[in-house]
Amino acid sequence: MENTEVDILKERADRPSSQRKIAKILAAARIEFFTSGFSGSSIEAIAARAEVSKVTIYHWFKTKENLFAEVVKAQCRDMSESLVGENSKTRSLRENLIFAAENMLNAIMQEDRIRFDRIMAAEVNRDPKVGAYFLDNGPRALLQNLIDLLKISRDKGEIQSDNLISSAEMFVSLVIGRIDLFLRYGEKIKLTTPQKRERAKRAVDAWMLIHQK
Amino acid sequence: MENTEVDILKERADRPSSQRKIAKILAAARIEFFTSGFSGSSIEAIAARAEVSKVTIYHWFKTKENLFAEVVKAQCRDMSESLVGENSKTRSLRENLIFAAENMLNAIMQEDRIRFDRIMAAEVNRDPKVGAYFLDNGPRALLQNLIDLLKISRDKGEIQSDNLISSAEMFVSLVIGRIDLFLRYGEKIKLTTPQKRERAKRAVDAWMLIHQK
DNA sequence: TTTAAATTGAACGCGGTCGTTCAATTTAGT
DNA sequence: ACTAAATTGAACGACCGCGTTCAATTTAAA
Repeated sequence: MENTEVDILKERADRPSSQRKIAKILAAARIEFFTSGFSGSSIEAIAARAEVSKVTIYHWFKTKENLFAEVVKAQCRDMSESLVGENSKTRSLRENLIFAAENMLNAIMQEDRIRFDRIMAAEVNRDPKVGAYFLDNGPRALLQNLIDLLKISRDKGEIQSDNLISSAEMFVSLVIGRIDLFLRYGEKIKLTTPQKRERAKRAVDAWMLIHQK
Repeated sequence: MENTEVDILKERADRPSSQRKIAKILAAARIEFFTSGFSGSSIEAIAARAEVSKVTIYHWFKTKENLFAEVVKAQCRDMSESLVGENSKTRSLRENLIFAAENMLNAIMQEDRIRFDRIMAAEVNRDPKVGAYFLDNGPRALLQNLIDLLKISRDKGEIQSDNLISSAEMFVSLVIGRIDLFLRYGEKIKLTTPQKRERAKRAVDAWMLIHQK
């Protein structure tokens, strides 16, 4: 997951038609890879879905592994929005936590995200770097955002915590619970917006009970 | 995951040599499947690892999918020990919860289990039944055991909970946290026995704080 | 010992996949 | 219009994998 080789290629692809095709390839590859996995997907199927010649794929992405890595990178980019929120200073901690909790619930219940979770872990055996890349840009980033948020409140004396890392992890755990597990294994869980809010509040209440002074 | 076709075949395999070979095939298949996934594994590689002819595999297991299903069934059987404990009545709730928490931590940190988690979800797309089968025999069974345990304490008035399902889920979430996620994506987390005990106690304390009367 | 089941290696058919080559065509920037 | 890059289809080579067939051998139950 290191290099920027393909990005360089993409820069050279001034032509809009090329950029359009590259985008279509990446979109098609995302669907194929996140449905059938790496070895279960074929370049020809991706080419067909992208309505593009197989040679074109090999032109822009040298190899299947490279294409896969680019898809992962793109997906990680899409997922890396802050779930905690920016304007956190104007709101109370409780409001901020509920906001973050609802965001997290929305994020993990997206079909795209579920399919991503299904496939990615399986590829760790083939290439551990994709696992580390995802962890850094996904869960670890979220945890850090939360820690930053909690630190402010602790310094203000609003909450009690001798271990912000553990506190942040507890929060995420209480919010998500086992939902992601069941989703990953095919359980059809659907929460309406009020249900998500209810769950978010329940998690925040529990967490604040643990961390009250 | 329904049938018992192969089990019937296994019963017919009176000969110890056959049983030994079937066991070796299953063991080899487990390693291959849980390392390279379904489509990434080849029957020939499994045969080689099991030191068995390819024809023998096709003799006992009609197809690759069938073999995979048998491996999953066997793994689920191995994982289905009660983590909560049987002699729960002689101990306090707190002791029981700590015991369960340590068991859970030990379980999810086994290499076998991690590899299983890496691969299984990816196969849900190919065959949703394996996902449902695992959920029923794994997480759902554990949750039910916990609920039974909690119900006793609630009826005795030791704890407060208006939703035992949610309470049990919270407990599991607090214990496991994000450990399984990081393990699945290749992070090398090692906890010594005291560290596990420390984490278990921390989770139980938090949970009991939420559920005190 | 008789006999039926189990096991083996080798080969086969069939289909699929990765990645390449090449000549021909289309595209778009200058 | 010129030109260089992009795209395409078709074919290819090399390999792999599933599942089958078959004749020959080993095993072990009765």
